[in-house]
Amino acid sequence: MRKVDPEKHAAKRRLILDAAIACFARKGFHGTSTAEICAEAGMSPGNLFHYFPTKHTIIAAIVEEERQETAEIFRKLGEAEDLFAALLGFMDTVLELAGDPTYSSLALEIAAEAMRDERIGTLAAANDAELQGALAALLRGAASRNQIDRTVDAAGAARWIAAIIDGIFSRVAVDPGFKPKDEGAMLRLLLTRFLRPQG
Amino acid sequence: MRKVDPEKHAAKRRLILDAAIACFARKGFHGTSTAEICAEAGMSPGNLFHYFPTKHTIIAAIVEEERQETAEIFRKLGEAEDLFAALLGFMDTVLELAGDPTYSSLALEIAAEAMRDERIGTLAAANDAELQGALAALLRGAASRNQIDRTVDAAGAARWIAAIIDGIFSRVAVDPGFKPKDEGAMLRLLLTRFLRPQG
DNA sequence: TCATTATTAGACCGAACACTCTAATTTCGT
DNA sequence: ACGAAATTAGAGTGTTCGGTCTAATAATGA
Repeated sequence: MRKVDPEKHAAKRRLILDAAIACFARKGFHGTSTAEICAEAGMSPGNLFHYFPTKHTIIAAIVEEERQETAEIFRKLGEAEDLFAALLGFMDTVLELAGDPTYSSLALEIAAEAMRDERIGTLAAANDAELQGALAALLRGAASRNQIDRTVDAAGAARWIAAIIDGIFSRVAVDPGFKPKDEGAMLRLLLTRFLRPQG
Repeated sequence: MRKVDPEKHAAKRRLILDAAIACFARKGFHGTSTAEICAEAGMSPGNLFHYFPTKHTIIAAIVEEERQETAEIFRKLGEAEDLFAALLGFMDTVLELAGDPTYSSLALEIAAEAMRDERIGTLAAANDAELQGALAALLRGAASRNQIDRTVDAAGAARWIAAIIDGIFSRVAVDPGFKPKDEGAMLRLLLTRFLRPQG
């Protein structure tokens, strides 16, 4: 009786996912063929479809992976002392991610696909809810320590910070002069003025 | 000798463009077939391709049309007395546009396509440059009248306002709880705190 | 070793794609 | 009314798509 080796199986899936991410970032979900993913991953279609039954499940797996990554980032953030500084730190990592065109492309692609495909839309909404929840918790903590303005609604502000994050990824696509690395100062100014306790 | 009637010609093009916009918003540029556009416009492929030689030219025409629309909005805005109020008014119309899912879909689709297709990327960058230029001019005017903080760099702030605009359209895709109509107050708060003269 | 199951390759499939072609019809200056 | 140009229809083109199938090979427990 042979059994599946879960480690090898997972490694193969990751290989396919990485290949797919590279292709999708270059050409979009509907612009890349499964054959291209096969070529990038160095395997035959028979092999690829052994690990993912349809192209859609590959896309869904990528969106799901995205969620785990942001959750991971927040896990490290919650323990900070100055929670407003933690927020600014998080936004710095967002700018760093935006510096990677693959990541920006993928973020935009997912948002666009969310409007077309309800299944992806649901996944993306779940990711976003998690992000907003984490941001709101951070803001509530900061407010209770008087690190930010207590009169601002945390959930509402979290929503707009999420909008700014989305906006950063769109910038990369549409504004060739936008260099994420150079924008940290202005972003901090914006957030500080928006959130700091009003004198 | 018969000549082309430019009015009829333009009307036919607009009919096709409107049909294409409806399809693209539903299924994306690469997800809709030319046959679908034909069906939506109620014409044969022979007819459609008489007016647009390729699918790509249809997409490009739509992006170009987008530019003219934003230019038109700004034309009405420049004459205002209170330029910061004019900016807030512009952002209200953005929220209004974001309430139309067709418009939001299209905006996201264009951004995503800009990362993939260099020709669309160039067009989108031109649109964005025009938007940022108009915003920066507005901000400079407001600064010179002390309606906003004079120490903030106009071009830099314009870039981040553009990011927020992009973010609004992404919100619609990814956050089912985001109702553009209800977000005016928080957006005004954000912009006011960011830009108003610091005491 | 051997039976069994996991894994792999790649030829292959029907459907759908963007677009072309030919021919018919409409339009309008004369 | 006539003829040339503009417009239209829709069947047809070669290609590419996502995905299947068959069969060969590799790995493992007994």
